[in-house]
Amino acid sequence: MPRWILHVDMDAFYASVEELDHPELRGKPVIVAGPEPRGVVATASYSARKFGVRSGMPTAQAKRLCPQGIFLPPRFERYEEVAQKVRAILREYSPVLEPISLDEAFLDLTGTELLHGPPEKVAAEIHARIPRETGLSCSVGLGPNKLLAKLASDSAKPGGLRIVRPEEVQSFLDPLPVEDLWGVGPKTAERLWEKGIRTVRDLREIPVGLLRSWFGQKGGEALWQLARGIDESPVVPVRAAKSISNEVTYPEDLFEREKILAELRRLALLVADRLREEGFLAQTVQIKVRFSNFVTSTRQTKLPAPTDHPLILAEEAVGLFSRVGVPPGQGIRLLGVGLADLVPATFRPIPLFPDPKLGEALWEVRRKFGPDSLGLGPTGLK
DNA sequence: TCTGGGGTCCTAGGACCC
DNA sequence: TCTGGGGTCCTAGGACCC
Repeated sequence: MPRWILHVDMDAFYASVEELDHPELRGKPVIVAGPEPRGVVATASYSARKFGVRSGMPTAQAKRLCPQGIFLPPRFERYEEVAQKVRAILREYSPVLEPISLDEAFLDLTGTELLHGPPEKVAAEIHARIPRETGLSCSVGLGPNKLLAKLASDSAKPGGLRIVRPEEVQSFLDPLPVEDLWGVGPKTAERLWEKGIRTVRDLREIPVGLLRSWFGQKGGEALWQLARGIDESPVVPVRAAKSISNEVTYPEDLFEREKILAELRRLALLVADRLREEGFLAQTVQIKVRFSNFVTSTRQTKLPAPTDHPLILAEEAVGLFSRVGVPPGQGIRLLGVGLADLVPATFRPIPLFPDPKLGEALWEVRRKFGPDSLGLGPTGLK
């Protein structure tokens, strides 16, 4: 059955929300960015983009390009509020809404025609309502699948509406550069360019067998389908989290082992809090370590049973660090702790540790006598 | 110019088992 | 006496997305 998928992309979202809340900033080069020395730009207003400022660029570089820029720290709670307003508008037209981030969402309009009229009309209505009701500009794309809807809204930026009908798919795609395709990042683009493939039309001429030999079975197939605008992936309203993590880049590199371990404990307790708030247990603990030279190592371990016990998670994280070889002379610029293999806490397979003192005692014993002295078995303490 | 933070998915190699 | 083949699990790294 043919589908109609809509993609909404809020223009320069964080910067636009700042301009909405501070009207005196309107039209100025507003740049929402993390602090120097190691922060990067989250969003630059179109006025700032004229100076060459882009998302992901170091804040220090943005300041050199645009010294008169108005640099603001992000206020995610506020952006979340506005995002909820936009989502509420979208939900009026279909329950099948998939938020991609605060500023982007897919909406499946297939089969909503009897209720709301033709999808083309709905797209125009949404495109008009969002600025009217939120004060913010958005770009809207409508197409037969997510890939086309997304590319359509990209081509309409900023502030436009673009509809790609099934019969227009190939003529719409063909002139686009390959790096515009979803899943073609810098590395893949580079490899394609080396082979003389620059546009989707070029890519479409390559036999699938050759693509498979270059990019592997899955990668090759994916490129072959992308070039033809084929994308069967569904709009998924609620995605269960598969992992959660907290990581920090430090303003100055860390060198002292005690400081590093203390940070790992702190980060572990932060993710553990989120784990518990969201009602999950985790069975895998991961750490991430980035050295001064930007080389990154990860280590992970699978626990005998899922848990949300902060002390267990913290000590696992600390233990993993001993398996990381820090190259001589290298400091540490980033540390991260992640939790994966999440299961809902309602299926808690073992007795809870309700008493923090028990957690303390457990931790003490493990610290003194080693990780084998006392741990978690499938049915509790062992 | 030195490169955030939060995620997802894929690959490849080794261990282990039958 | 140097000899297999498949399946699954686990780990580390990498590409990619917003």
